[in-house]
Amino acid sequence: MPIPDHSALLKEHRLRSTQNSRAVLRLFTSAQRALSHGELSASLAPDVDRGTLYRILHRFESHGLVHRVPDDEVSVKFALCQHCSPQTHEDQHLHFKCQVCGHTHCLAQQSIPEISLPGGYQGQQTEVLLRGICPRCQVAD
Amino acid sequence: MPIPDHSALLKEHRLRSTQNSRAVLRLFTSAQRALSHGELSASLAPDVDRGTLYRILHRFESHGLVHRVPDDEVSVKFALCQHCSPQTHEDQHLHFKCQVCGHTHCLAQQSIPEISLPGGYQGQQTEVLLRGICPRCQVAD
DNA sequence: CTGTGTGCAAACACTTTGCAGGTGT
DNA sequence: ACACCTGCAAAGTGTTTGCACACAG
Repeated sequence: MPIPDHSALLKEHRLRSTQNSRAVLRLFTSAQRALSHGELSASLAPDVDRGTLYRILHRFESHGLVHRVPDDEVSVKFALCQHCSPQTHEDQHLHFKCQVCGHTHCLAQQSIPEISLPGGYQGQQTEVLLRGICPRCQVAD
Repeated sequence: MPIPDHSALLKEHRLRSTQNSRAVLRLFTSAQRALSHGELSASLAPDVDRGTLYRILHRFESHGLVHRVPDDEVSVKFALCQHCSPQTHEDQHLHFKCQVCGHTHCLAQQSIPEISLPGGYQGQQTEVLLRGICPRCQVAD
């Protein structure tokens, strides 16, 4: 994969290319996993204000650059959208959360199965969260 | 379904049957959906202390009476375990979150599909969150 | 009686927001 | 120039915890 042009990616999504937004985007592309506000903030502090970081994340989300990943912990996580253009927002997500290291990865390759719903329920989007142990943490056993 | 004997259910799970714990359990069984601390607290206030309610939820969770439901909002939700005994904790969950009313329901009838993981990943549990519109909110359209 | 559960209150963590000033286009 | 973005700081909301007392078994 070529080194992503963060500035161009931001512009594609109708976002301004600022020092902060590029820094946040850089963390997402290098981490390749879902990150919480706290994780991002720890990497960026004290350069980026907490409140500003929340606004950046919301902005990224509303412009289709990242999506929100439900988490069973206190805070929510965000992950870079992989197959979403600003126009066609991919709505099927598959995530793997390692019970050892706590990291959540997007598994873009796996396909999401069809699930039949009871009468009356109208499905729009399927989100799958697999829990288990990631390759790195199995080695550590 | 017979009226659940909350007191007995608590004892099965090695929990004491107190006024508070019965009240919380009553809310879960009557709501039949995932509830957040805030929702429970609103129904119980000012009878049950906030901190106590958090402890009750954690106690219920660790004793296999409720499970934690990942949510994409600020706070976490909890739902009554349906097919879990204190011994055999059922680890497959399917949830439906309505985008209109925001309620999350457990769909116990639907089966969880098998998902093949990339090499190195060891799966332990699958959680599925379907988003869409629930029967009640479709009628309201 | 003994261990568990509770209320109160303080502390901590997470998130949102108003405003004045700075920056990208 | 203008709209957008940022830092600061305050406030709002969610969560945890210590302690003394109350209650269930």
